[in-house]
Amino acid sequence: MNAPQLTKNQALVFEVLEKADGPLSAYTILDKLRDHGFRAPLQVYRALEKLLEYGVVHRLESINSFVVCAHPNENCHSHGTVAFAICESCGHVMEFHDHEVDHRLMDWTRGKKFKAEKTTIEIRGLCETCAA
Amino acid sequence: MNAPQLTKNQALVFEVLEKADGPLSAYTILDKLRDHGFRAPLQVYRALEKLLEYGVVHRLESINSFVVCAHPNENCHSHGTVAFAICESCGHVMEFHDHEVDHRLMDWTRGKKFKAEKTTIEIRGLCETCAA
DNA sequence: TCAATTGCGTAATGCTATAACGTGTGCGAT
DNA sequence: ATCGCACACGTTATAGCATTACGCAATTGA
Repeated sequence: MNAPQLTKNQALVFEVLEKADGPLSAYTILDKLRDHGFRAPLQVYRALEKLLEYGVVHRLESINSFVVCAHPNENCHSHGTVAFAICESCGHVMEFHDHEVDHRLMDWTRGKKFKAEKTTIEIRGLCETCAA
Repeated sequence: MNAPQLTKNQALVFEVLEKADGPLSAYTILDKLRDHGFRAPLQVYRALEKLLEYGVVHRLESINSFVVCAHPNENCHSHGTVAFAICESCGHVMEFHDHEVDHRLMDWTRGKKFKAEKTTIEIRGLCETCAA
């Protein structure tokens, strides 16, 4: 799924996330866009839904937040499962991919005949700076 | 962290989860315990907090639900990271552990000097039965 | 005895997400 | 051309998840 031209709302939401240098909740995004005419959560959620679909934004399940994909131009969906390390102190997020992990998880699902649709890997803790 | 004697509320919540054969949300648990005098979400959340701490219950971040640990008597916290496969059709959850995955993620965090506190691995999809 | 800890109960609130309705616009098929 | 469809959008209301703040009671241990 590649990203077509974004609509106005999608572009606004994306821009806010891009500038944020950290994950944002839908309601935080909403607040940042009130000046641009946003009035309801649904406007944000609808835009996010598409951005997630296009693979340019990721959702962090463990903190109910959203973050731009670390791979600006490539299609993130082709990298296999995305993993995140989330600093609980500064909020910074590192995105990475590990094919060996993917492979192990795929082996397991295959063994169980489980049809995986979406895999979440999120490590919460402290980044180097904050742990020091 | 091993589980001491559970308090009344903790035992009630645990029992409900144990009988459930699938993950339950905190509010579902609350509803099931109204007859036993539960009246507020906090009663459930407080019990869950302890049960999570004792390692006898897990939280599924991606579906905001809770499930009993698949290892009745051992201390789950000693198995390394827990992974879950969650069927989006029937709601059934399989818990598993993969040391190789743990190892790969630990390698990554060590390389980044990231101090991991809690790792979430959740695979959503369809179980063998539901996929057929 | 006093202070600290822990569990509990209640009320209120806050945060996250979706349902249900209707509007307008672009576009292809007839 | 116009009808039907898909899609984005706007608004209101509601559902679902989680925590804050307050106070009380029992337990423990200095």
